[in-house]
Amino acid sequence: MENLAEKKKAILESTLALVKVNGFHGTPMSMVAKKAGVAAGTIYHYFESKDSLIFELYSYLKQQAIQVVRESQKPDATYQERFFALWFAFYTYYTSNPSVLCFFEQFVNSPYAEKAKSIPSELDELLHAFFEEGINSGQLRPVAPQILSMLAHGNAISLAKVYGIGKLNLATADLELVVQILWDGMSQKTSEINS
Amino acid sequence: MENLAEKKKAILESTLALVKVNGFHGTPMSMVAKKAGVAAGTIYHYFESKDSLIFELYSYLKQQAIQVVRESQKPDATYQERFFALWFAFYTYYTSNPSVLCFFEQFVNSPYAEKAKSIPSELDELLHAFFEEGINSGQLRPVAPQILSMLAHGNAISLAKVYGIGKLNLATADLELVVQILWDGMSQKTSEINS
Amino acid sequence: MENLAEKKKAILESTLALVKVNGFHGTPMSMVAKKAGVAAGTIYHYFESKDSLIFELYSYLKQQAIQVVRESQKPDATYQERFFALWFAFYTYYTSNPSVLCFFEQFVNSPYAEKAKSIPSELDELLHAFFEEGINSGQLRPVAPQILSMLAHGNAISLAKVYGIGKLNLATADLELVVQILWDGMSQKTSEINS
Amino acid sequence: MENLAEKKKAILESTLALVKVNGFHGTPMSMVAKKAGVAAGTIYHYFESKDSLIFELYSYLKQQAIQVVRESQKPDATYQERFFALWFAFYTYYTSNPSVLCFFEQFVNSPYAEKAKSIPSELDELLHAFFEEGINSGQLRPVAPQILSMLAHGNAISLAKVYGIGKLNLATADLELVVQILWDGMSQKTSEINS
DNA sequence: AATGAATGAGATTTCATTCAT
DNA sequence: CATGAATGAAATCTCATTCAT
Repeated sequence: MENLAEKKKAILESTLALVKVNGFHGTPMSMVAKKAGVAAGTIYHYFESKDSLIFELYSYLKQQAIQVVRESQKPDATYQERFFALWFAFYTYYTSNPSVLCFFEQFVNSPYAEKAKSIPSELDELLHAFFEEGINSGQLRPVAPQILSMLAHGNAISLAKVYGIGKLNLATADLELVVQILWDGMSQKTSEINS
Repeated sequence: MENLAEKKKAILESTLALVKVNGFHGTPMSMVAKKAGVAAGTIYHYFESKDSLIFELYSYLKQQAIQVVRESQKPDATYQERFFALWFAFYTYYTSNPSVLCFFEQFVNSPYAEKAKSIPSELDELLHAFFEEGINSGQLRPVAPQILSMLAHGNAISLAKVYGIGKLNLATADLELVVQILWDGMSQKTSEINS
Repeated sequence: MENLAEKKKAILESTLALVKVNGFHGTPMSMVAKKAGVAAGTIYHYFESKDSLIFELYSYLKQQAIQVVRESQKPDATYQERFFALWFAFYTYYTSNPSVLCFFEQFVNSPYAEKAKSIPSELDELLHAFFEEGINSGQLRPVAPQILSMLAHGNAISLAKVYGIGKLNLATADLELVVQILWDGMSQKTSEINS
Repeated sequence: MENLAEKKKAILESTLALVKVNGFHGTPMSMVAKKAGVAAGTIYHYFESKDSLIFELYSYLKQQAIQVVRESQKPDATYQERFFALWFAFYTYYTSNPSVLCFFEQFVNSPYAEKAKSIPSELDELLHAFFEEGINSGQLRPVAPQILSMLAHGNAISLAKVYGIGKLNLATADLELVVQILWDGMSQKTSEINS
């Protein structure tokens, strides 16, 4: 059970790839089946319904994202370093996996999200804790952690989208500048200087 | 174009409302017809197809958004004041019209967006010009205007979503703090202080 | 609304004919559509689902049966004459419409019947009243009307089935004998003689 | 044939139970397998197909019914006593095994019955012989044995169904009255009295 | 212009059956 | 013998679109 069954994984990955190109309703189960190399009926051994497949894919990807975020955190780094690492973890994850970003954005803005809201999100809790720590240790302005979390995460997503559009070349220097902007804006130090 | 035919407008507004609740693929034309109080066939007098209806709704809403942004700009205000006004115009528009936000987000992350990309976006141009002005006048850091635009707009959207989730009470003070953070981060002044 | 819409009626009649030959699950909607001369989707304008089609067919046929029974009753006939007329009405209806008999028998023994039980049956009430009258007027033995009703109706059905099997030629004389047997068994007179 | 293999029996009994609740087409093989505690594939070691399973179940139950009827017949009893015993054997069998009654009724009214008609029915022959004996010995009216058989059997089934509906309490006295009605109707004696 | 019944292609889902283990 | 994952044909049902009125 450690590794998802080969076929289940193939189905999830196929769905992810196809939803990016065709959207939810442009991706019939038959198409998923074909791309995954299984029979249409096989999908229903692993997932109760199309909705259930979408939900499980969402959970599956969120776990991946959490993993990525966790791995970015070096315990002996400073808080600011960890903030930068967190931001780049998100950014890199989304730019390397544009279909994941696309899927997430479709999902959270769809009626699916409403139904998934009841499930407590491990990722949200993780981010919440991270920003609370920054506030409590006096390194971040005293703003509600949900807001800071949304700002930082939303910011990484915005940049990843700019990258995805492809019109613009984003050099590492550009990115660092943006994160710096974000950090400067959120950090207590800037706040004090300006006041 | 000033006054859309009554029925056409009813169809657009009905679509908007229904897409928020049901998503694109959960909103059949028959449902739109019923909500708009017209026959199914009537929709096809005003729109070529469902896709065309979606596209026109997108244009229609973008015009609204542009209008809102334009009206927020007082010519005799300082650049920073106009920046704040711009941000609040977006924020207020999205929080007052959650279905618009929801529709936009669904749209831009769907395969529709790909097809709409060719159409030059007046809104994007407007924002681009606004941020270019800030850079040229030395009030904003020299970052690509697309990036600044994405950051500011994305930021307003993020906050509007936090508001939409409803778990959090966002006082005007909170919002001003956030825009301040954003401004501090983007403005040349902060940049100089930190260097 | 007096006459069922042409197409609706065609769908009902086609279903009836096909269920006799193929059974419930041997009669796909596509087959009904073909026989009724309509598109598959059209059925769903008139009926919510296949189950709903079956239920409506059941109601429709029960109304027919009630009509037949009602028409058999001449007000100026004696009770015994009316009993005979009732029995022959059922018998004739079922032998002339073997698919109705077949449908009823499949329906009442299927899980559908369970769901239809809540709906009060006009036919049952009519029969109940008829047999109660016979008991109250002293012409029938004092047995629960439901039982008498079931005996008489079940008896007509049994005979109609014998007819349907076709191995046996049932002359009118045979039938009259059987009804006579039934009447003799149920009537108070015989009861008294034997006691 | 005496002891069916454990598993084969489990499959048959599971099918019987499930068909009562779900009907033929509401009972997939997977459900039978689950209830019987075997794998889906295992069923196909014992039965060629689903149809074959249904047919064998029918035969299996008919053998049971014959057994029950046979055991009810005491050689030293009078004909009338044996008639009563026969009727009660059916009635008791069906009321104690409502799923059997339900299965039989579904089966004989389905397209399965058509295919099973070719197989000579031992039960029919047994009943035929019984009623022929009654006629030949002058105790029953001279009606075709098939008719008498259908009447008596149909009558027991009707009563068992009344019992099954459960709205009515059927005391033994009620039942005896009904059989008496039936006997009075069919017996030569009544016939003579009325003539 | 407006209607809404009708269409039929296509989507989701089921399930009898097979076969490698 | 037994398993149960896998199959894929076929069933139910949806819905964008048309067209006679």
